[in-house]
Amino acid sequence: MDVKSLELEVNLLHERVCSALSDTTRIMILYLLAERDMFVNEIADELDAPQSTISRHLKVLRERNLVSTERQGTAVLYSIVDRRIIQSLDLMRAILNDQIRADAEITRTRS
Amino acid sequence: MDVKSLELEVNLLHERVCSALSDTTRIMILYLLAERDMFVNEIADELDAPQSTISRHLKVLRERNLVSTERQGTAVLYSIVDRRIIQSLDLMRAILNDQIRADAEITRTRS
DNA sequence: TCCTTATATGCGGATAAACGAATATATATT
DNA sequence: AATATATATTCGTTTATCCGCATATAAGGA
Repeated sequence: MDVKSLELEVNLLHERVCSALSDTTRIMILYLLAERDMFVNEIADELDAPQSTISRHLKVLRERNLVSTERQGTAVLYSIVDRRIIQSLDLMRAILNDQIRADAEITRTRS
Repeated sequence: MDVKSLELEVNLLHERVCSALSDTTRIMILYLLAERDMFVNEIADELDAPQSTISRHLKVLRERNLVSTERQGTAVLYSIVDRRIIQSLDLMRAILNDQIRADAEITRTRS
């Protein structure tokens, strides 16, 4: 794949997926929804954040098709669309944990 | 895992990994380095970007231990540290491609 | 219809991130 | 020491993003 084609695809990747992960609260929302479907105010309670903040983050995730909604009366239930986004985050967590382990090892053996 | 512990880990995850992926140019750099180790000005040439821009992005990746360096004379060779970052990006690309395919299918069958 | 609950959004302000030009630093060569 | 090459950093500016308050919208119940 040449650089120009890759650039087109990476632009989309960034716009539609990666940019959604560039905020701690949005990552937290994804992990909460990985456990179970939740209503907006349930998420806001769990994360101890204003409802408007959570709604705004949910909008970002919704626009990118990372979460879907189902209205139930006056409430809206959110859920994960594609669990591979969690796999992807977990891979990064694994990288991070290995980094931390390696750092600790360096500190330990430097005596 | 309780929400507080998860929050601590997710903060680190965001700071040290995800935030590195929140820019198209940095993602491009990672994909270029996935192909082969490269010098700064090789990357700048490939991406048709000013050298200062590339250096600054490389600094972000370096600070997060996602790339490593080896000086060769006056030049510095950059390489990927942990290829799982590419796996993680590829997973997101797969999600994106399935989204696009699904959108196309909806458009096709709406006749 | 009026009120309540749940969610979404408009707004202004604050913060952070990106940019390229210019300059500084580091290494190698003469 | 002087010069050349490669990379890193400083600077001021621009652009994007996040925040919470206040308000708007949507659905259900009295």
